[in-house]
Amino acid sequence: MTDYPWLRRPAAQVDRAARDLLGWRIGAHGVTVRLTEVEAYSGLGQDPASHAHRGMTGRNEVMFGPAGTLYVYQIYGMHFCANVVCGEAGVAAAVLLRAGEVVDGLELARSRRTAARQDRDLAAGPAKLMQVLALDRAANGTSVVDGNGPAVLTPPAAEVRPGSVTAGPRVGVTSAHDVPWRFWIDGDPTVSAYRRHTPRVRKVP
DNA sequence: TATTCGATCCAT
DNA sequence: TGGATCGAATAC
Repeated sequence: MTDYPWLRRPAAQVDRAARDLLGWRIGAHGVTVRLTEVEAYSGLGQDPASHAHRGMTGRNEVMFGPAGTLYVYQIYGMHFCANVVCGEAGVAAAVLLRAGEVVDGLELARSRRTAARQDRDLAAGPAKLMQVLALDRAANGTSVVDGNGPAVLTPPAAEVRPGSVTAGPRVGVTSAHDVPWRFWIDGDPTVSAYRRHTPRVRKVP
């Protein structure tokens, strides 16, 4: 029986759940990735960067479901990103899976990410991670803990020491730059590059 | 119904 | 630094 410490965290501790997830391995469609970078999002009305900040919509519905569910959304019309839902059902809280190291199915991963120059780039970003695992919108709402979904989470092979984890601002968010809810394994080469959100120019009539 | 723009990635 | 590309969210 697998123990899932992050599964038991209340929504108010979604940042702790995010740290708990570092080092865990997510496997899907023949490829396994060790998580090296994650971001926490809260929907308690105090996190304007969260998709659930303004309440439930058709897109973010599964964020309000039980912990251990995947929340998959499409972005820029061509990419998919995945969150692991955390906290009590009825309260939106989730952890975005930002980056990882391919630890199994390397050849398959390379064939799915031909743009990657080095193996460390295979899953060095939330959409790259999804591409390597061959996951898309069909995975939305499925569980990573009940064994019935396309993706499965398994515990770390080696313990991630708290001292080896660093926190910083979340990537690309349009607000709440000051909230240090991005967590990564210090010095890991697969951690994605930090990009501050650049506001888009608007036409003036 | 119309318009806006994004929790990104890649080539330039 | 800009373009791809499309649907959810929001404005009208």
